[in-house]
Amino acid sequence: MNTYTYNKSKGEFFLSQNEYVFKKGWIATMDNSNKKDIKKSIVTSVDVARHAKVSQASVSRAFTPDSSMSDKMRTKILKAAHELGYTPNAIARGLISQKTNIIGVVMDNPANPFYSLMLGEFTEKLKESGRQTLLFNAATDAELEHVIRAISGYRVDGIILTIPNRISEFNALGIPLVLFNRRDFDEKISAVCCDNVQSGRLVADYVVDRKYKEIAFMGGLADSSTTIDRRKGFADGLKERGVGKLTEINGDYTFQSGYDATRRLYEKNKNIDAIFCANDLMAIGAIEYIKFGLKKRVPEDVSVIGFDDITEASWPSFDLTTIHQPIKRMITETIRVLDDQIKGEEVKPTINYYNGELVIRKSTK
Amino acid sequence: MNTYTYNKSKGEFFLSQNEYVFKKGWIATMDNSNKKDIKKSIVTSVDVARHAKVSQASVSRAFTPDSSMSDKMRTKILKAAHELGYTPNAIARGLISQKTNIIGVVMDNPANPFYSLMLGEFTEKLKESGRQTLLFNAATDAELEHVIRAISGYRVDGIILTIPNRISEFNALGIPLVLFNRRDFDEKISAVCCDNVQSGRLVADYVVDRKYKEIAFMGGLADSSTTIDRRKGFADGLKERGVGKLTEINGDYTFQSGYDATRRLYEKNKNIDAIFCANDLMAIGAIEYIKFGLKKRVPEDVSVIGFDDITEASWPSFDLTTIHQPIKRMITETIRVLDDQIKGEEVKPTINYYNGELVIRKSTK
DNA sequence: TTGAAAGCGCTACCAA
DNA sequence: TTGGTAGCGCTTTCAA
Repeated sequence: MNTYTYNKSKGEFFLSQNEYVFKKGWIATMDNSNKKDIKKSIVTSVDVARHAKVSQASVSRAFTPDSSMSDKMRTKILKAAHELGYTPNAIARGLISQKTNIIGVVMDNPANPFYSLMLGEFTEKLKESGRQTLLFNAATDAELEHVIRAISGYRVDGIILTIPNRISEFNALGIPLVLFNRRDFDEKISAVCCDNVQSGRLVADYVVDRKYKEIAFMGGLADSSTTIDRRKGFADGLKERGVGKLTEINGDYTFQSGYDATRRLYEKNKNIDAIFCANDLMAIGAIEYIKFGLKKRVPEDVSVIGFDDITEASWPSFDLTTIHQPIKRMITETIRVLDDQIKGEEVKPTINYYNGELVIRKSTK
Repeated sequence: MNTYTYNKSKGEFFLSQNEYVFKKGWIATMDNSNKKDIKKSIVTSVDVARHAKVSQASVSRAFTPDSSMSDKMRTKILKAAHELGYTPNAIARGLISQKTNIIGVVMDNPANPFYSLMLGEFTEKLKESGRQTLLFNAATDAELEHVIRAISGYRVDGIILTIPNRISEFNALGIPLVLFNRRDFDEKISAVCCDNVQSGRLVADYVVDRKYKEIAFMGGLADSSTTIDRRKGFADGLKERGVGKLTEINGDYTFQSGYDATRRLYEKNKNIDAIFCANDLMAIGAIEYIKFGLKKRVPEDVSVIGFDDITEASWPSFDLTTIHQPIKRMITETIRVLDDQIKGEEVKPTINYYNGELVIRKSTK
């Protein structure tokens, strides 16, 4: 069943797949599969093989779906594995098969509810195909440097990027890569995102229909594709409908920045009666400043529109009119695109746009 | 520098650490380190060794901190590695060194802001010591079954659990384990959590001082340690101060459950004028129902107190009086306790309690 | 200080 | 269908 090698210098015998060392006298007991001999706390496939009296290769096969082996054999092995509490070592498996079943997810702001929702959904969805999420946070450039090395070191099967910086460096890793809720300006990298231009236009039409007089746009980080595209759709849409004037201000996608930017916005123009914010968190910040800082009413005095449709948007205190992103479909698509790349052939980069949908609530009149 | 083996059956030479196969005629070109020979897209330490004309073992050493080698050698190797774009394979490293530098984090509700904040902080903190976060979501028992197998398969160096179920099964894995914001009722497993009993008493004292008449407690999942302990501290504290009557209701820690539970609470007792909720999300749900469902005022008609001090708690619309958990210190401590276990010797399980702190805002009068 | 070689626990190939 | 065996890319002795 197994072959043994005699090591002269140590006066010991080795199992051919060298796991246990048997002093000469022990050989007789080996075929009894004496459990006392097994002292290692971590059970390997060799342990299971010995216990079930089969080859190690068969143990491996028993844990490989779709591998052909007799039912009797598989049953025997799984029983032995269960008795010893064996779980295949995914690290060793990853090394030999060049496939770790780990997907790296890179985020810059885990506190943003939109991204934490996304992260949960990704983890859930990846689990369905037996894969795990390795999480990386990176806000600063120095952190990104580190993340790039780390994610490459772990030989992840694919990367999902939700950050706007250094995208090309991630791409240079040669690892399957999809941008989520972002797009590469050169369109050289696959991306799945909401059609921000179309969504911006949707808001423009709505705002013009409602006959607001003084309109404002609050962007997030000025050079992020989401802000650029949402602004573009909004401004273009307004212009086409004959509205030329647009007051602009920028935040950084956080609640606090939305709150503060609203103050600055009203210093610029105190007659603003409608604000379109590049995300919900800033929109909620805006509502809070309008109510508690300016002591004005929403929507009677000012209408506020957000983007994302996070859970908090539907809380009664805000009841935020916003653009809903079809996040579940976007995530399914992201994983599909990633899997196409993982499967192999050179896939040409595509950007998949999903239409945003205007959800009208009570923050607009 | 390197030794070669001649394989008779194939008529080929092998490098001693068999990476490249050289047909007989190629040997002459090898010492020129002709880059054209290197066709593999993934660079290994053997590639770097050949490029720098050193042994593979030295390459490994060059990437091992604190290993002794000449500066000249290390410089040469790192330069070669840089030229080839080499990153050590963390999977192979993990296999041989039995240390993956991966910490598994298991959560049940990634949408809860308290846990997403926690996750971000953990990932950040672990990064400082060169470790990664492998994320697992598990709400149902079937999912937990899967998580236990997966987390064990990846041979994570340690596990941080934030879920209340099946704790002992995780412990049976024999992997360093710390509970965060939970405790094992048998106290057989190390845990780091807020002193929920003390915090509950803090709220009890506050509530009695403020002379509320009809007091309520809203728990989360009834058998979770957090709900049990927070309730105990609160109820005991009230009793000691001579308040015997306490109306109780349960949610499940979500916003919606807090909203709904408040309706049921007022069906039970329509004179409630103070509610202590087992977490902020339910407290915010309660405030929303009180304002928009009951059309009462907070805090004039009803005072609401939460637990966690999530970001949303300080938003002006809620301005929630709540118990602040020292989350950063708790996370640092969790990793320290985990590292003690990882370092080796049998550590006896300890539960580290951190005092909660009452943050008084405007949701109480 | 450096190099040779063993082997971590698996998968996959080949032979039986 | 089953078993033997060669590595995956590293770390870690041991020798030089």
